[in-house]
Amino acid sequence: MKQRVSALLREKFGREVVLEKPRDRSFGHFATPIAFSMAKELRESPMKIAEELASSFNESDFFSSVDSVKGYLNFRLSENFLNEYAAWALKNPDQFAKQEKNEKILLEFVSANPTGPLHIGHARGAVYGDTLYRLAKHLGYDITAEYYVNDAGNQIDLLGLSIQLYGRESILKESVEYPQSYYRGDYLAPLAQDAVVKFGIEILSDESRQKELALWAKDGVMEIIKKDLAATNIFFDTFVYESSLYKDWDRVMVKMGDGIYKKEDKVFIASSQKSDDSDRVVVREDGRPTYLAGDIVYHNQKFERGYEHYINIWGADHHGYIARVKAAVEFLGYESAKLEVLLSQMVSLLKDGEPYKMSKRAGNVILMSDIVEEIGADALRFIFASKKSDTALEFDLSEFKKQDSSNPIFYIQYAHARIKTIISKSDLSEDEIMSATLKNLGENADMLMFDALLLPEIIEDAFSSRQVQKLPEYLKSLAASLHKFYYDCRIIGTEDEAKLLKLLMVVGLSLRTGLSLMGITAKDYMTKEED
RNA sequence: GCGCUCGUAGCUCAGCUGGAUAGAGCACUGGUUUGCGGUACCAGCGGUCACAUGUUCGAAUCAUGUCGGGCGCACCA
Repeated sequence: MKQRVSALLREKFGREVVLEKPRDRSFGHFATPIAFSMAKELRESPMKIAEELASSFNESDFFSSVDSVKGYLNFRLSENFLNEYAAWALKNPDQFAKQEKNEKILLEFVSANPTGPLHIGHARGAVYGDTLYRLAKHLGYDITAEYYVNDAGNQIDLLGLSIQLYGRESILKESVEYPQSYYRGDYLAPLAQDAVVKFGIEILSDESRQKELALWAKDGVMEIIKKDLAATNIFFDTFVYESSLYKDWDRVMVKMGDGIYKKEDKVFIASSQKSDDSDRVVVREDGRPTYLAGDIVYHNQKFERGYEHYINIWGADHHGYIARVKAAVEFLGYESAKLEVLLSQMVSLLKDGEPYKMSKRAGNVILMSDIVEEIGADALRFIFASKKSDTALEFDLSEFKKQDSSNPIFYIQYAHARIKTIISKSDLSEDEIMSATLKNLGENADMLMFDALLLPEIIEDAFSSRQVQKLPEYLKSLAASLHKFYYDCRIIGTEDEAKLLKLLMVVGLSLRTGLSLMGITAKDYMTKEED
């Protein structure tokens, strides 16, 4: 809709035209301050230019009016156009707001180490990534969701150690001295028990078998992680294992050319030649690769697979790492501009105004699964999708347990349920409703319909700006318009019943489509929960 | 110290590719249909958009600086 207006104006004026929402809805559907920018070159007052521009529009199928107000141009779309667009959307709900972008994108996110269940910080990145993924799919991108499994390196040994410690204490009843770093939490219990069944009791005490134990256990941990994700409606297309990549290391080193050098028996990447502060070690004296080495082979593999664009979602504490990986990508002979790194910031939780307590049981972190259990997957997704991902966030769980308009997810669901209910109450058949014409609706209904038809623009904007919070913002305001309209305007039993119901169907379609892009299923009726 | 980032209502946050009177929810105060789900709606209260300078017809938005918060600056992952 906006694209069409924009294209039409670009052709008419021969320049890009900024379109925005009018200050006051009664002004029209779209507005542009174009007269201000033309004022300077034409040496005329903006008001006069706007008036001349406004009068240069004839009556067209597209605009019913074009007015100038204080230098702004305000456009009103014709009823013909809106009616046809709405009718098309209702007939083709699966096509509504879709596009065919086709670009091949690789989206890597979560990629938490396979050493324990996901915590609340992972959840934010997970929701952000999955929402981008859903938006991209809807826009027709050929996008792949990928999880990189760090199953090599120290953290794997640490997992083995942690299972042994847990088993020695709880199964062998030894008194165990805990080192400074190890993993803890209830999830170790079944791993320790299964390990005993599979390997025998001696696996718990034999330090030389830590790695063997961990390499077996990591698959179990990955199952836990996948379960956490699935409970929030998040699924991946591909999993890439770090351990499977090192066979390519020699070849990748050669490919890096001058980007790599040896010094004091260590291998460095000359990342300071690019935008990094200093060169980094990639292979230690004893031959063990560093964390960066894994990412170099991984990114080489990504680029060899041939995508047009790469998006990584990382925790914000890794931001200093971006320059190194980009340097490596360039040494490998690829355009680092194709690699886009998005950051997901920390989350602090409150409950009833107090900091949320981390439980010993969980290993002194806040588990994603605990929060899902407490407020539900829908609310969790909604919260994380409604805030800019790259700024720190603090929120109170208790707000999302309420069953009223202060809980945005509830508010939107209720709007959708109201639409469903009223349509089922009407005596009119679906054919009668669908054959109504959406014209002469009056100001309020007209604006409601326009709002509902804005979804395609919102989706496109939310994805291309990577600002997914634009979608929940939109859904909240559409729900508010619906509730207000419902309150102000009686529908059943009036002359306009058919066309008003049709209008509500359009709103319902937008709400439902928008929610599904957030991984949330729209409800057809609400049930009151008792505390 | 260097780098990244944030600072908007009492609280949690939108708005930031410059545009008309800076928004929402919570909290607080008051109100609402002889009717479709009051799980809703409306109104009031509340702001030096951290501060300063600059660019511009126009700055919460861009630039520079200052102050304040967070994060990072490993041969850890």
